[in-house]
Amino acid sequence: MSRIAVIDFETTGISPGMGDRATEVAIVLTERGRVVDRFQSLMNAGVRIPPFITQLTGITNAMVASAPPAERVMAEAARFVGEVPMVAHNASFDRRYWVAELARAGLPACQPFACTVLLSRRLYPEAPSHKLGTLVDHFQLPRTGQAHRALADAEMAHELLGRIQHDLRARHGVAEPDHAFLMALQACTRAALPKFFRARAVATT
DNA sequence: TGCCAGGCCCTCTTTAGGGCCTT
Repeated sequence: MSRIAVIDFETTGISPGMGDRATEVAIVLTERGRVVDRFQSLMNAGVRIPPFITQLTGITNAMVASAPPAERVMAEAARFVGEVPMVAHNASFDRRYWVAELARAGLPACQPFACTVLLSRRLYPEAPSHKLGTLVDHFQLPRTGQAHRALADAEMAHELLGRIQHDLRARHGVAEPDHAFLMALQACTRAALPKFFRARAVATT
């Protein structure tokens, strides 16, 4: 069963190690490229949201004040994901918050993360940039909801992942670009990509 | 109010520096 969970966090800043906390999490659960379930929740971590972040995301202190505690939301998110491998746009960022917030809830984080930034850098060096919104516009992918809200960004990352998997099949003859393949691809240097595809691709003609 | 990190990647590199990407 080829399941992938696409995750996005909204947070109070860029560094959980410096005290920043998550304010919202969204997860789009996919199976063979199709959305089969969604999880989304604001969370109250008991910290103030800087005005810049409210301006960026639209998430206010009042909104998180009435949200469930972060530990409860993360426990629900962990149950929702289970052992399904994950994908995020700039996964090193979301993975740090996934690990940090689960640790605060006393829960392990064992899921592997693939990254659509790394993958798009490998596959689309001609793209004007590798920001999520820019890639969505570049490929004319659908937008749903407000950018910089967790569910809308997770949906966009899912659409980008679908485009990546489509191109791997159509352009590179990869029969099944599953999560394990994505992890191998993102670990490959650009210079080694031709050899990588020759070794792994399955002819589709 | 403004600032912070970390990993990746490129090059005018490798005994380094700076840009990208996330909030």
